[in-house]
Amino acid sequence: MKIVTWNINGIKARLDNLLTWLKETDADVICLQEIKSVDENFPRLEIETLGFHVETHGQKGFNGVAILSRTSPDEVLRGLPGDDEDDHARFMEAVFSTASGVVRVACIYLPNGNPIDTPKFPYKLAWMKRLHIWLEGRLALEEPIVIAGDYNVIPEPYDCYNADAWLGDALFQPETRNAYRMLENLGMTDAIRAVSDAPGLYTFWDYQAGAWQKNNGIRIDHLLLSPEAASKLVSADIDRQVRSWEKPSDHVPAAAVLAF
DNA sequence: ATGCCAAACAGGGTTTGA
Repeated sequence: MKIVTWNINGIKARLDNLLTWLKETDADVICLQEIKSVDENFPRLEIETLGFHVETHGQKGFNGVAILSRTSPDEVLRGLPGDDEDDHARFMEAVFSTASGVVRVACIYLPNGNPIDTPKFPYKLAWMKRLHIWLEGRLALEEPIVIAGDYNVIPEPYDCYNADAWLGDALFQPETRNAYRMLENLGMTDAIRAVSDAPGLYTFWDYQAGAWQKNNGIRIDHLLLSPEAASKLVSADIDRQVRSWEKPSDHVPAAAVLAF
């Protein structure tokens, strides 16, 4: 089973790219972020025609997540628990049955958190704490779990082209990196880092200042695997060539293959 | 250091993003 995360930066603007990519891919589950669409306007028919089941959790204008899958999920849940005041559409989870048991896939769009001297940064850290608490509860089920998404976290200095440029940024703050490490400390495995410790494994390049041409990227889209999922990890990779397409998202797909 | 780029909403300029 191949599970992919991809921040598409607008489903309406990216539909042609997504359909082209879906026609070529062997992915089984695709977690999308920043669909920037309400559920009613999501182009589900075009995607269903290609053989995918579609589940969305959108809102007007920004944020929004979706899970596309070859098979229908047994269960879908929307929204990250822990704050009834939080109306951002940033989290959904789906449970799939396979021949060798269930797998739970969470699709997350973790808050950016910039600038750090505004309420956006504490919102990010609080969201990460809520994710941590949610995960503790799910881990008790001892299921294979994959948390796939745009984490807006640069885990380590070699996950960016120039670490000095990210000092003071919410994506690279010590508190941010620590919260990510705390998820790993619960027993989660970063799928990309489980297969390679190479530098330059980026998933995002800014639209500005020729970042793509200079390979001035960062690795912020991740797949964290519970122990039961990590034991089934076969491979993981980043589909970076998509960034060179016409009218691309600023993020590219990252994937993990599990032996289900 | 940041809005140089991009998308949404709306129908111009603001908000958001990383």
